[in-house]
This record gives sequence, structure tokens and C-alpha cells, in this order.
Amino acid sequence: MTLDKVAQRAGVSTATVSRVLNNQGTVKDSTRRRVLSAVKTLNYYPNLHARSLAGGKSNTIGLIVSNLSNPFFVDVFQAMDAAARASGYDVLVEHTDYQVSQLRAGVRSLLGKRVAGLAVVVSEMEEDLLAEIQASERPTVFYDVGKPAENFTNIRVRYELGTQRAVQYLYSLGHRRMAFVGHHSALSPLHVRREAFLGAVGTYDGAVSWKVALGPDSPAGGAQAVRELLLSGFKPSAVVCVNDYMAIGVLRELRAHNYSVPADISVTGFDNISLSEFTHPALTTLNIPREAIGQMAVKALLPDQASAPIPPEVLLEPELVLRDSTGPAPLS
Amino acid sequence: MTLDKVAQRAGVSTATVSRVLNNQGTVKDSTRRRVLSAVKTLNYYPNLHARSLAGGKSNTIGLIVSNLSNPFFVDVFQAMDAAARASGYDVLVEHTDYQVSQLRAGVRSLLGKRVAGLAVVVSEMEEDLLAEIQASERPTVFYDVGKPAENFTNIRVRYELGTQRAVQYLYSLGHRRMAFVGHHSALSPLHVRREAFLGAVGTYDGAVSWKVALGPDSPAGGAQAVRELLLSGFKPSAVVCVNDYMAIGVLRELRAHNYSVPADISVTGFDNISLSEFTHPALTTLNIPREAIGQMAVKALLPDQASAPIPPEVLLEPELVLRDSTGPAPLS
DNA sequence: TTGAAAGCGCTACCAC
DNA sequence: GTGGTAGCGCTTTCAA
Repeated sequence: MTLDKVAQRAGVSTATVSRVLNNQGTVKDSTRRRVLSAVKTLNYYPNLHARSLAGGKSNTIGLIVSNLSNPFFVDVFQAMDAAARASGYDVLVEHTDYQVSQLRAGVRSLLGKRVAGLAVVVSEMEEDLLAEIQASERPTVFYDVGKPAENFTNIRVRYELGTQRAVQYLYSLGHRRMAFVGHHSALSPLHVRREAFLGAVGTYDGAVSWKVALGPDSPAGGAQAVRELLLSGFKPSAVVCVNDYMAIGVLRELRAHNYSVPADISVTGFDNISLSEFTHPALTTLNIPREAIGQMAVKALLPDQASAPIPPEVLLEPELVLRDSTGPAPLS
Repeated sequence: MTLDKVAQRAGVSTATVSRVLNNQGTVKDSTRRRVLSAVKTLNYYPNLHARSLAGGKSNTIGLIVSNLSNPFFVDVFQAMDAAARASGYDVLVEHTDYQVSQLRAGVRSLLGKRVAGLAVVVSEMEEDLLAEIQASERPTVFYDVGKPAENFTNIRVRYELGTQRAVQYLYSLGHRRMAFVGHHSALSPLHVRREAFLGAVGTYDGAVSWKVALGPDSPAGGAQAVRELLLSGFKPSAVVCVNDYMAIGVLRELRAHNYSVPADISVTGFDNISLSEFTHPALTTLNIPREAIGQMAVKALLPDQASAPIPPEVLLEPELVLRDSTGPAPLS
């Protein structure tokens, strides 16, 4: 079913059909009705590839995230989807599984689809990829992994600040032995988070002893990290997790080893995903405004919106959300 | 950057460039090298719209799910993505938020993109939409909501059986007051699940009293349903949840009201999402093999695979997974 | 082994 | 208000 057939059926030219389908130009009301009726009876829907090719644009925004299993990324997607939809755009998600090769393929695919804009919300990145994206001249928004450049918008979260807040809070509760649970990734932003932890802990001049354990980004990964931690002999009174998703596994594994949280060990997360309210005990965490991030991303990519433009560099401060997984350090 | 430029740079025709890019026909090795080098230096990547338009096909599979926040759907997506990727296909997800209007739009959009195949994994459906999909003549696989037809593959889970197993198990533990927590949707498959519960409970000739409570498909929705339940005055000794995702909220809310699970109240989920191992207590549930479903879906849509074809109707039996959220009914 | 050229289905510009 | 038509960038015969 093509435009042509519709045009024939309605007794008009393809140009006219195109006009009514896109609400452009002026079409006599009776013709419009005729066309619409032909569309309906023929059950016509446009070939979007032809449309995008001819128009030179697509009303799709591309989003690429690390791990769709982690609700953090899903939340960003949902927020973007809602915002984009409101402007008549679709959002197309790709995920990388934290693999640079997949990132590369995803970017390629999205650019190949001539997306109107690109949102890159991942933990992995490489210089040449940034260059390639820049060369594409598509408006792009990065979360954490970008750099200043023409057409680039960078949204960053101050992890050091957030981690500092968590560590400081734990310190104030008397904790002096802390572990950091992170996920595998030799790449920059993860380093950033681990470094942030080390930096925060370092603030206390050796008063705080620490250890780092890693696992995949999942509850199972969190559990695995705890096991490793416990086997190592280091017995933390507090565990700082790189994110809530892993913290879920940390809480569970701690319980499995008969540690009570927070009586024996305190735990903090990061992100404030909605599940963090539903863990047992409810998770103390740092909020990252996914909703706002998603909206800003869309606004940055579709600047036609009426509201104020998004500056090229946005810095977000995570806020501590106190729940029940943290408490005074046990005596001993 | 277009094929043309690459061709010029390499001193060949666009046809030749196309050949090397698609590994088709025969190209002299030296020419191939020249082309590849031009591609590299020009940083060329193909316009996928042009490609799909000219080729009349796209190597994309469309997937449409109800709610990406629910890990069940993410799991199906991941499984399909992995399987599709292995065959050189992408999968494009859309989500409906349980809204028929969005389903309609999503199907339209996917068909408009001339996807190689369509997977519909949702809870809502309408006759005319089925007809429209059928008219598109695209291979389509449905989860639960399809009907037998040319080009259609239907994968179904025997909810009644699963629910029966849960209820029977609870009955055997002495439970005689059961509640069903489901999510809003006046639509067929949800009815199916509720009806399944009513049917299972009915087996015992009035020996089991029951109540149904509904909420959105989320932990918060589960919590809300529990609140409603408790307010109603009906005090179940067991809560059967429509899925694990809502059960997470049920567990939490019960605890918030000082009920101990399973000592005071038993809880069952459905799906066996990986989070169900990490709840407290770990959730007794019914397994639905998302991985297998995703793989079958891809196999059904891309029948070029070497393995045995997928029959047009597949029936899956959910299996009871016993964990810690169920126990003997309290004496009362 | 390679090139020329006819589309794929649609949009958008220019006439009428 | 409406139609004719030139592309959009690629694939794919058909010839050479």
C-alpha cells in the first residue's frame, strides 16, 4: 500500500495526499475528507523509511544506555519517551551491556537512522567515538561521558559530592570501616565513582579503613561482591554501593550471612530508583533526578520548545535520602 | 556523507561500493581494499532509511511490550535482542503503558518501519488491531493476546494452571482465606488471570473465601492493593499476586502493617523475575521462561535459522518455585 | 569484475 | 488548492 494508490483511489495527486497526511499547506475540506477516507479503506500507513529519506529527517530521538535491566536507565528512558512523545517524537533505545563495541554499533545504527538527536547515557566511552559523534553534527546529549563541544550538551552528576555526603553521614554515625561495592568497568566514569569513594574516605586521614569489591551491575553482582568482601576477612561496618540496583543484592547477601542491617552493617545506595523504597530495610541512598534528566535531554535535543534552552553543561547535585538501611556503627 | 562520495573517492561506481559494503557479488580484492579505505577515511556509514527503502526490507524486528518498568518485559526484550543480534538483526522496542491507543500507535510505527517481524507482548489487544496486523502480512508472534492466523505464531502461558498450582499449594498449607492482587485492566488477559484465580479458588466449593484488589503494575501498585485489602476488613492468610513486580510492593506493605511473611500471611508471585530471589523473604512464585520465549519469538520471526521451526501455537506451563514467602496458615 | 540506470515511497518546490 | 516532478541515498538487475 503506497501513497500512490491512495492518491488514485481518492482521485488526487500524491502531493495532495502527502499534504493531508502531514497537515501542511491548504487542502479543501472535501478533498481532505476524500483522501482520509481512501486512507482508511485502504488501511494505508506510510513507509517511514521513505518519509525520512525524502524529508531528510526522522522524528526519532536515539537513546543509548548501558543496561536496561537496571531501573535507573529505564527511568531515564521513560522520562525521555514521555517528553519526546509530547513533541511528536519517538525515542529509540539501544543498550550496550557496558560494552564499547556495542556502544559503537549502537551509535552507528542510530546515526544511520538519521535520528533527530542522540542521547548517550552510558558508563563507557572512547575518544574516537566522541569524535565520530561530533563529526555527525547531530545534536547530542551525554550523561557523564561527554566533553564540551559544538552540538554537545553534557549533563553530569557530582558523584564525588554524593559519595562524600554518604561517607560523611556514615562517619558521623561512627563508621570507621567502609567497603565500596562497584561494578566492573575499567572505564572512566566508574573509576570516577570509585575514586570518589576513595577520596571521601581519604578525607579522614586514615581514620577510616576501606576495601573495594566489584561485580556485574545487578543484584546478583552486589551479592557476589559481598561474598568476596566477607571472604577477604575485611569486616566493614558500612557498605557504600555504586547504585541501588546492586545494593539490593548487597542487602540480601548480608542477611543471608546473618548480618542485620543496619544494626550490624549499614548500607547506602545511589540513584534512588523506586525499588529502593521497597527493599528490606528501605535503602538510604542519593537521589539522581532521572525524570529531570530525561526532560532536559529532550529539551536539549529538540530546542524548538518554548521554554528556556538547556545550557551546554549541566551539573546536578545528588541529595541524600535517609531511610532505614543506615544506623549507628555497632560498638566493638 | 553518501555512497556516491565514497564511490568517487575510491574511483568506482556506487554499485561496487554497495557490493563490498554488503559482501555481495564478487569484487576484486584490490578494489575492495580501495573502497574500504575510502569508507574509513570518509567516516562513512550508510543511511539506513535509504537502505531499507531500496531493499524493501529492514533487518529490524519490532517488539512491543506493556511496561518496560516491569523486569519481566525487559527480560523478554533482552532475550530477543540477544537472539536477534546473533542473526544480524536489531530489535526495536516500543511500550504501551497498557494503553490500547499506544499499542495502536506502536504497531503502526513498527509496521511503518517495515520491520522484518513483529513481536507483541502486551496485555491489551483489540480485534481490529489483530486484523490490521494480519493485513500487513508481516510475520508476527504474540504472547497471550493473539489468535490463530496465517503468519501468526502464538505463545501462551497456562495461567490457569499456574494459578491453580499456587492456590492448591496454599490450600495444602491450610490457607482458606486468599486475596488476589492484580493490576488494572479491563482487558482480556488480565481477566484471564483473575478468572484463573477465581476458578482455582472455586475448586474448593466455598471452603476458601477470597477477595480481589487491584492497583497499577508496580511495587507501589501492589502496596496500594494491600492497603485497600486491609481497609476492606477482609483478612487473608495468603495473597496471590498477578506478578512478582507487584508482589514486591505487597511484601513491603504487609511488613509495614506488622504482618510477618509467611508466619502471618503467605505471598506468591508470578513470573520468577530475578528480583524475586532478592525480596525479603524470597518470593515463592511461578516460573515463566522469558529467555525461551524471547528465543522462540525470534526463531518464529526469522525462520531462516537452521533449527526446527516454531509451531504456530506454543503452550507453556508455569512451574511453581518454592521460596520463603509461603508457609503454613497461621492457626487463628 | 564492474558500471549504468531504474526504481524504492515519499516530500517539497514550482507551476498552474 | 492542486498537480507535476525532481530528488533523498541506496540496492539491484542488466550489460558490458
